[in-house]
Amino acid sequence: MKPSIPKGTRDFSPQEMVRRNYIFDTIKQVFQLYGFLPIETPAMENMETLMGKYGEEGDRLIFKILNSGDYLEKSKIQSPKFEELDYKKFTSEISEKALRYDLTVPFARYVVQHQNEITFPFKRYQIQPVWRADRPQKGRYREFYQCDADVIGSNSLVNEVELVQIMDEVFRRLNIPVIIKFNNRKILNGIVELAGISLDKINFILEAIDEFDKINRDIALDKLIDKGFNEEQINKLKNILYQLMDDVHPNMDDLTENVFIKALDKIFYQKSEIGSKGVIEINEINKVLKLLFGNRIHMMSGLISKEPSQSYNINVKQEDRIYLHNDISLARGLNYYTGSIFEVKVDKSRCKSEFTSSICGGGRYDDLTGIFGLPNVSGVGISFGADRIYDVLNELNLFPESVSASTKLLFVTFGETEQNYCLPLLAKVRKAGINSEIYPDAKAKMKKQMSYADDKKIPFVAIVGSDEMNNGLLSLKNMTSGEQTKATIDTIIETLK
RNA sequence: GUGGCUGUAGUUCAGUUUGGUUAGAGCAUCGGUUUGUGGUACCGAGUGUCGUGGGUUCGAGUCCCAUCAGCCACCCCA
Repeated sequence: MKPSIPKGTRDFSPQEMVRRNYIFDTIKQVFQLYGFLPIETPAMENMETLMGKYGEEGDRLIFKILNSGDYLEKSKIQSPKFEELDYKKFTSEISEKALRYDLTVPFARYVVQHQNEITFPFKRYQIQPVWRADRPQKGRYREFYQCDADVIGSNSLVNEVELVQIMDEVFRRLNIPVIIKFNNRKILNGIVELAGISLDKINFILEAIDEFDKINRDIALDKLIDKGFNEEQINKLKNILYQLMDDVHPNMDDLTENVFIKALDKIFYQKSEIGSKGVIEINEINKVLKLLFGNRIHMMSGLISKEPSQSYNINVKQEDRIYLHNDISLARGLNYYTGSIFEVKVDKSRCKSEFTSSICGGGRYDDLTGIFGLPNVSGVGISFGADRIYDVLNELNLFPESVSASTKLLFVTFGETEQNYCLPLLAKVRKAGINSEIYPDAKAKMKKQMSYADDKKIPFVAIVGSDEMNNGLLSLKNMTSGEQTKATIDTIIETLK
């Protein structure tokens, strides 16, 4: 049998794991810096916990786990003709568990289940794999890690601002230039409402908006006729959207006077309550961001990202800027989002990346716990895609050199006597906190031992033969420079510390 | 769920157009040059049901059909 692993899954070798841990550690440190504490939940959840939370598409992509035992025997479905079988019904008969699809829904379940032990607002982070039965492709895996931070039990928009800070901080530490986009579901709902379109058709509108940068916007919107929209609805949409695209420009001198936001406000004023509410929210977030970051903010706004314009203070160095985009076309995120929505993308204008998928996303969900029996608890969170971040860091060559070396010192010996002499010394080195090891096969040739050090990128080798044992001076070789000196074990410890 | 591309050694690929004896190369691995010195150099070695099944043919890695797997794009998403 030829060994292999399922499509869309990967093995991680030591070098990759060291690098992955660098990402996890960076994210974890920032989460903790902002007061989030870790939890973990099981890889599998009950089927009904997951089903119906991610939309129709999501349900299809959930990995189902087959019941153990003779499920045909246990199934209550009685001898239906094969053609008449409803696969959904049948699935629920033979499968009661599924692999988690994201970390947010299991978290909501956790919160409801442990509500009496939890102090609200509850800030948790969670770094675990999730599974999706999607067709794998570039940047898309069937098993991948999400790194989530959520605040539940607080309506304050300060949470949103803190999450923006976290996104900025994480990517700043990782040296990835990004644009943080945010929008509000209520604004989208408002636009749809004003056009007299029912909410469940919102996805068609968003698809059309998405096409604006590919094809003529008139054509994109006129195509909506085929989806069952009437001319009046389409004209209203055009009216609203074109106004937002053509008449406004961001004004960063005073974010609270953001012309784009004002235009939105005017559109919704006394016409759409939900839309107005969305504008108030996004404006409030902008205001607090302005308070925190001042003229470091480089704000873009509009339907599709326009030229950055002079909307930032030229005295602020590029690396200090935080690139934000009030992107009204942003609708990403799962079905359960009700307010703010976030998405982070690599800023291709500041690096040569080919990566177009989002590397972080999130939003506010007002009633996810309600489904599990705890209503009126609002939560907001973000999720970093560790695997995609890995791909970006790899592509841009941004992994620090030091993360690939872990062992600092290797003892090379010529036989059992030397090995026995070294073992206590090795223990001493380790006690000093220096990662070190000894080549286990005492009779191995020197070349073999040296190659081992070389392969593992171990920077120092202590060579011990009879000379060294006699006078207590070990030969310490610097593997990078090739230099070799004689030193006592204590001096070596001091050098490597 | 829809569409496109690709399956040959551990790995990356050549060979397929135009069927012809024993299927090649780089890298990696292992051994040696060198029994106290790695990363360089030189020498040597091993490895393949040519994805699988069937068909055409005197003859198939090569042509035809089916099937499986992988990659990429759409949809959607981290």
